[in-house]
Amino acid sequence: MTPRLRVAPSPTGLLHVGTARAALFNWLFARRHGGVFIVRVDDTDQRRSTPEFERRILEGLRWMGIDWDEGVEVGGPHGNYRQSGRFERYREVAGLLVEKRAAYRCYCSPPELAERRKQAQRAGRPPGYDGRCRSMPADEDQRRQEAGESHVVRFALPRPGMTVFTDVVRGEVRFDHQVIDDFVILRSDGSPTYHLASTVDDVDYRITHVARGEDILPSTPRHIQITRAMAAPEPTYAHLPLLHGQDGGKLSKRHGATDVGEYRRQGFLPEALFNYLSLLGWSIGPERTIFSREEAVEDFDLTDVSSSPAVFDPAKLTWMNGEYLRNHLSQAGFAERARPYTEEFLGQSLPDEMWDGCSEVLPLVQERVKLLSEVGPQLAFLLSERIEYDPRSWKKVMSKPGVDAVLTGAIAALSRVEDWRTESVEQTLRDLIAELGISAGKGFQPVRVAVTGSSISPPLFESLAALGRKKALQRLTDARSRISS
RNA sequence: GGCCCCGUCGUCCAGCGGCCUAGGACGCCGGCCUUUCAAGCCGGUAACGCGGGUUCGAAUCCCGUCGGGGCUACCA
Repeated sequence: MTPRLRVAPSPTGLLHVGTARAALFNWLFARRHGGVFIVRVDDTDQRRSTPEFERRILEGLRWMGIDWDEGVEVGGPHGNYRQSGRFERYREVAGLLVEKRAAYRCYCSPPELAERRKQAQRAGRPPGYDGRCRSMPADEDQRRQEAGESHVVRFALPRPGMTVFTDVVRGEVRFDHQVIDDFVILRSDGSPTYHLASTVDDVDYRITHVARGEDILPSTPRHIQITRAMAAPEPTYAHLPLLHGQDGGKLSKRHGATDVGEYRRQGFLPEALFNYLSLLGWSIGPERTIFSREEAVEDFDLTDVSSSPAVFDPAKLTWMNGEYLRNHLSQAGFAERARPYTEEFLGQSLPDEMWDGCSEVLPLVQERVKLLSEVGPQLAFLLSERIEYDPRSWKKVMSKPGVDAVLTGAIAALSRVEDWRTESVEQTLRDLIAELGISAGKGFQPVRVAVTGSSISPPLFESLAALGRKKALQRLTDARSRISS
């Protein structure tokens, strides 16, 4: 049987890295086993769902290199793959379940429920629904329904009972029905709850493997019971370990960026995020950290997924991104990816000839950045007419004695250079410090700050060469006059 | 509180009864290289939560305990 997997984000927020990781594992499994990967949008919560969130979630998935064979936007045999378009179907199933007495109408009002919950808690009983309407005589139910009384539909969990299933990552798991109440499947406004909609979709779409976060492990017996009541085959479940923040809690905004788009904006490569996320709860094998999508597909299996939670570590992601930037991207590839970030930083689009003017220093920048967003700041001295002096650099380097002489010497020497190239500039400046009898550090740092505005920059001679003689001399002159004033 | 899940360096992962005086990666610390910053190279730091079993032998199996997390809605 062809495996069919899905990820079902709710468009009530941006693409969370936890959702992205779940999507990734489902995708990897589907690709590994020649299965079908589906993206479905769980938008039953119409209050909080928006098309904009949906758009950005799908964009994020695509950006990460996760594609889908069936689902929202790409289509397939099951409509538009949005739950909002299937309410009739959910109501139909709920009706069927009521007919089979696997579900029942409940007329208890929210205030009543709240009151009874409070009482139960005080008395030390479980706070869930007490099942009052489950035993309502048929004629009363009919009368109240016909009278148009507000009601929900609850699932009638088999009692006494127990749901036992084998989770791929956790082994056998069992839940006694005593601790699960008769949960709502259809709200009073006729909309389905997550439990119903998700289960019906998994059944209708013939999902074979449900891999999702461990946070819904306690809901799984409900889904299994609905599935059984529908007389449908049960999918295999795999509950993925949760992603935690540094403080050990479920990963959330307070731990920093949680949405994939934010990582994109910060200049992470999708390949790096993909690689990093796949390593959270899974391993491709001993001694391997960096690997391609294809290699992951070749090796992945849900049975190898670990069952303990993983802390999301931005520092390691950042390291890995640097690794990808310098070792897994050609110079041209790097230039192409860096350009939009650089333009964003400068607040303007760059003419080709200007961007091409960076071609010599760009490879040097490539080996020293960890994020694409760092490229702009490193290149600003080349791309902006005016430079801004970093105050700390200025103070550290330019306020030292002898700087004036160095700059004066550099101006004089460099203005005599006819053939303005990296090598000639280097030779000239090396001759200069020899002549002045000063160290490289003492001689080169003032020139660096004068020309780039910062004590941290790409290599000096290449930078000077790329800047051009005229601009270089101009900046040295400007800096010198700034010192004396 | 109840139910469920989890427990190897600070973090991610390897280990699935002897190959472990526990391995790799990130981080951190030190050194080399060096015009800055990186990168690179070399070295170091650091863990099987605890207590009982089972076994000739346990990080690996069992039980307990402690600790962490999740769920406990007409959210998903």
